[in-house]
Amino acid sequence: MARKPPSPRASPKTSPTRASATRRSRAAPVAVGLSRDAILDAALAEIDGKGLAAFSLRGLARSLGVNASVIVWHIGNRDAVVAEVISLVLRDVVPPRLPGQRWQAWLRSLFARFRDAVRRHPNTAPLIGADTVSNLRPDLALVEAILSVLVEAGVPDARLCESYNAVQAALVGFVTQELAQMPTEDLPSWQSGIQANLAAADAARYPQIARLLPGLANRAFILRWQNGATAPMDGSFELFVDFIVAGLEASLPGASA
Amino acid sequence: MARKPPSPRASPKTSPTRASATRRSRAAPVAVGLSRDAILDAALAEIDGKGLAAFSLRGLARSLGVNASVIVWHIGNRDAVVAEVISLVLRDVVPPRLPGQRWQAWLRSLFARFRDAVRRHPNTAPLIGADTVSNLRPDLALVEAILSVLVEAGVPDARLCESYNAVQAALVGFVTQELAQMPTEDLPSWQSGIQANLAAADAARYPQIARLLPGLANRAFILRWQNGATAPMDGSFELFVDFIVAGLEASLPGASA
DNA sequence: TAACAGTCTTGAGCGCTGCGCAAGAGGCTT
DNA sequence: AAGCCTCTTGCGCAGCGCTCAAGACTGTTA
Repeated sequence: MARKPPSPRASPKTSPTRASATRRSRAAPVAVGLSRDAILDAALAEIDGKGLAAFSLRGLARSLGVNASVIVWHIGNRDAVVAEVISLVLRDVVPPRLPGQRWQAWLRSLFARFRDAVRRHPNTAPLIGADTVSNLRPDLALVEAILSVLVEAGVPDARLCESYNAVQAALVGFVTQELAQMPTEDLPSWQSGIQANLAAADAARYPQIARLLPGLANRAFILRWQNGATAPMDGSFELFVDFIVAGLEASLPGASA
Repeated sequence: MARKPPSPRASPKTSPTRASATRRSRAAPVAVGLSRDAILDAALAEIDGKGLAAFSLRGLARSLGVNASVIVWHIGNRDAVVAEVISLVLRDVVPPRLPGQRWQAWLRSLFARFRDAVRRHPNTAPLIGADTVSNLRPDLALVEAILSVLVEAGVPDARLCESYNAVQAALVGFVTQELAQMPTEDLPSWQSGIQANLAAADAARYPQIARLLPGLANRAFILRWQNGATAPMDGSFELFVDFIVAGLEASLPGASA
């Protein structure tokens, strides 16, 4: 029954030759000197490179020149690896609160930073959006930041939970959609199929689609054949954030409506 | 090289005894008389019952008392099965346009119906939110309906694409989040871990969380240990839809702001 | 110095998966 | 009677996550 390694503490990480073990961390691994962080970095690299579906513990071990069991020993489950990877991706998404910055500006910067972070590793998007597993070690700092900015904006306590949820859903929702996974196989044929289907759309049944097709093709959510990794939807994102901010403002007690 | 069966056309579906083959559909299967629709219904039932991760072609075949290859023959890939299942889930989400109904009311009913549809099969939520695969046979009717209602609302053509994308992202985003998958194993220990972590949150670092905890616990997005299937977030959803509608209204040319 | 306990790594192996391929059973057309 | 088409079975491959027993090497203790 191998005991788990010290979770938060990192191991040597240096080269296979024995490293002067800092602290009383039980020092130099036998052969490879693998560290938790090195594994997670490699895992993220693998996911970035091969996609989530093709990511496997064995493949990761192969890329590290190591037996697969060592990953399990260091980190745990495949799910655990993935969870750690996404908490790596989302590190430092919470922007600092600049002095004199209005709450709207801070919210906008949060949205932007979150989107940027995920766009840097688009293949992790489905995890972030669709798995609560991402809450393995929940990021209370993010929650606190959103809450306090909402309080400052004037959202009454009675509606704080709902407002927070709306902001959070918006934060994650758009990016998840924008970076939704394309089919892994037959990609070119799938893409041309979409385009053909679109070009052949019945102008009588779908007049607006037909009329606006040039402006919508590969730019609108069901009418596209590339995801946000290669065809970003910057304008739509900005408008979406505008909607959320406007909605928040309109919901404040002082609002006219 | 088995040819694919006639894709859009359904097979007998009746009992194993030969069915009077309507049309010139090549009639009565040899042994089981399996039909495309029966397979998809069973697939949805399996996903509903066992979750997405535990869903397998072999398991589905087992539940149908059939060899796994027959599923591949009838429908195709595992991905194809899943794609068909979600188009089954999302059948009829587009509400009819009632006479005299304002565009805001129609939009709200679309949001509500979409959420209801997914809530009926919460395990499919991650697919709908995170995979463009759902666009296997894209639902142009939904697109057209949203577009036309936006046109009617007065959104100028130049901003139609962005507005549509914002609506679509909101439509799918919230529900995906609300119904995000919980970890498949260790669920009780994970749940109690969350609660413990929450109860032990540092009130100095996270004053708002500490102050509002009773109202947020298991109700707010990162602070919950059940998903929307068992702990629905009705109020938050309504507010979220309010935000989107308010944002749309504020973005119209005639708006004061 | 010798024995031990702890840390990290390897390898074999179990049961599962998606999927392709060859074979067949039975009805329909010719 | 021959042949084709539709549907189904079974087998087998390669890969997966994960467990378990064993080893190599370390630092600590006797």
